[in-house]
Amino acid sequence: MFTYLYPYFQQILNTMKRQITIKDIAIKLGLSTSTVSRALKDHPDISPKTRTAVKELAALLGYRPNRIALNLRSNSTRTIGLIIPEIEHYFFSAIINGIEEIAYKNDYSVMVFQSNETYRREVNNTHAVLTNRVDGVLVSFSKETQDYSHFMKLVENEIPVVFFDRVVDGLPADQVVADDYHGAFMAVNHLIEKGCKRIAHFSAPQHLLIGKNRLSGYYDALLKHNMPIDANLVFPSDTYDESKRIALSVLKLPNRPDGFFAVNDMSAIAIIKAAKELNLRIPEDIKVVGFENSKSAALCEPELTTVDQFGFELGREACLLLLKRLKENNQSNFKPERKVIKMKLIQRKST
Amino acid sequence: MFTYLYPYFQQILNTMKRQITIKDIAIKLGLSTSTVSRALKDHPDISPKTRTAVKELAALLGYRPNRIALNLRSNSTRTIGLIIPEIEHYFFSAIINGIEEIAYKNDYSVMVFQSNETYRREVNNTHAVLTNRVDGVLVSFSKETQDYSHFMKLVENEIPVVFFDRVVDGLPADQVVADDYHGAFMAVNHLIEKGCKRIAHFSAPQHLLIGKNRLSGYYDALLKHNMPIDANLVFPSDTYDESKRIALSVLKLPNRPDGFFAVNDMSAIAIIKAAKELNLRIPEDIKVVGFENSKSAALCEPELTTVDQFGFELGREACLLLLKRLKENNQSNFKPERKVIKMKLIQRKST
DNA sequence: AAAATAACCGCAATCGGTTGAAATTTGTTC
DNA sequence: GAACAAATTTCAACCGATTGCGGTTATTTT
Repeated sequence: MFTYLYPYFQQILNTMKRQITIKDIAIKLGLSTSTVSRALKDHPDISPKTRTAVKELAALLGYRPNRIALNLRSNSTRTIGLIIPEIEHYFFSAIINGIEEIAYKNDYSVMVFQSNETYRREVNNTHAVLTNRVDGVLVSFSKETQDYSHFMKLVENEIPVVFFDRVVDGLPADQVVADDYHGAFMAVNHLIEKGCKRIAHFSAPQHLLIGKNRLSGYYDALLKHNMPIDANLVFPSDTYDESKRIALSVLKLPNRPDGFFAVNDMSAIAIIKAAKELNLRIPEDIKVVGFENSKSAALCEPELTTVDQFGFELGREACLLLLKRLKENNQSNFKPERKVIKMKLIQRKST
Repeated sequence: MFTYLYPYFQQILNTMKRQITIKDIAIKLGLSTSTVSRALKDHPDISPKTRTAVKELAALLGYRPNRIALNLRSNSTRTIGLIIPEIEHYFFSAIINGIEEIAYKNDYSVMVFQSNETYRREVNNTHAVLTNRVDGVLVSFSKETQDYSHFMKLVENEIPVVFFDRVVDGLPADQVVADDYHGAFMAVNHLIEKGCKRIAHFSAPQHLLIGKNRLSGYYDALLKHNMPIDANLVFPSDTYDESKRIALSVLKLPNRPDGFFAVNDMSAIAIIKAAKELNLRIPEDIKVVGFENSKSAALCEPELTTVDQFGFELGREACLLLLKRLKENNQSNFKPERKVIKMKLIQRKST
């Protein structure tokens, strides 16, 4: 069944050496560990002769410093913790990509913890990052989270926290957010300019800022064009199934909306699917705008007009901000910072 | 701009205490650190009185053991490293989800490293997991990787490795793979039963087993039905853009294929898009089967028939296998294990 | 009352590396 | 060749916890 690229791997496994340490080098050269340590980092006290001797032997033996020992001494791990609702969402995986990119370039490692959109697990995740002694934490709340004391524990333990995308005001931590208000405004404004007279909004939970801000953008775009505001046209729904169900009933109403602004692409696509089932034409009968610019948005039929959230950029910026905090150490007069990522309307066939 | 949920957070920040240690407790109670340590873990030597005293103070002060110190002493980190091509692919994010699930349940943490499909970065990732002293590593190769010595370094350092999805035979490590051969066979068999006479295959790189096995499945399904094999109908292409380009040219040929089996959903959807641009009807004129069962597969038009790879399951199994290896320690007579994940044909409108 | 036995607790080494201060070797000068 | 300075190297403490072993009480046995 197996044909071995490394035929004698059993031999390899038998000769496995434990990781060699600075002590091994010291003994072999008849030096002290301190000398070896200093030699390896070009300390001026060490004579060139011993320095090269140490370095050569280290290279020969394949020495690599034990990061754990360094961690213990320096009380830092060069690791950042990431607490995120669900990895499988395109938006979040794009964010992770951006985070990992920056972390990699700065020689940090990323530990990933999923909350699965539950408060309980999110609390456990904060414990996990604490016991793992990460240097800093990046967080996007779960939908359930309405109490934030578990994050305060991180702050109290001197662990810098940067919240991204799903944030609330009032926590002593930095934020990186998309310009949800403006994105929503652009989306709805676009629908109006395309001739929509009655625009519905499928919204995110209102205890999250992203929910509030997108709703505000929706309202303000209507106001700008002197259009009536109808609270009955706002439906809290941000999943595919829920949105499809709602869309199917809403589209059967006599005065059905002719425009839809959905809080994410999955909801928008659900609306499109529902419309098609009811034999409504898109964009002739109804127009739809999504929010995210996921891969599916470009693939669905008709292609979805949407607002690009630049998840990759958002992840990058969040990580950069965290690294900046890790470099400074005057937490004494900390002022939280907020970084806003600009968004862009991607116009396609659904409007 | 900010309104504070925790209005006096400046005060909180100023009173930040460094993580309290076992020593703090020992001093406060006039005990030695060893006694405190033993008390905390219910060692029989310690009297109930001091034990409860220690535990109460520990709880009061919010003591949590310093994992780094434990790591140093135990020479293990309860961390597993994950080296993966690209997080943004739905299949891989589903796998991470499965891995994290199992790791979480077993109190392990996951460090994620992306190779971005490059050999160079993958080598760097192996260095990163080494310096981070993870207990074990889960790997899916980059497309570029054809030399595997960097992984041998992990094995030599006594770090168990489990390869998943993208594997090669002959490495002294476990494997968890999808049943690519059978999945491909099912897909092509399905196309034939639906009446296709000339079936093209968009394939993965042939140095990866997934590429080879899916191609074999394709061939064997044709053979089973006594259909001719035409090497010109196999196109190495596993990205959206490349597949669209190829599909556009192939579909213009006089003897164009009437069935397509693509190595992943993105390629399959590209073929559908190309067909539509050329005003070909699906499934009447051509039929398409994908491989992955991503979210987009259910959303595209017509909905894509595809083979579900069960990424979540695959991630779970890979992680379980690694944890099993971590528990045993008789690497002396190590025999690599291979776990195969069954796949399932998901029949939809594209065939 | 002396000795044996529990019951409790502390000392010190350890994990692998860093670093200030002390000690040793080497070189220079008179 | 002694005295002193400079160059090199070692000592020992430290980071935070664990643990074998030895030590100190209190309790029981003879």
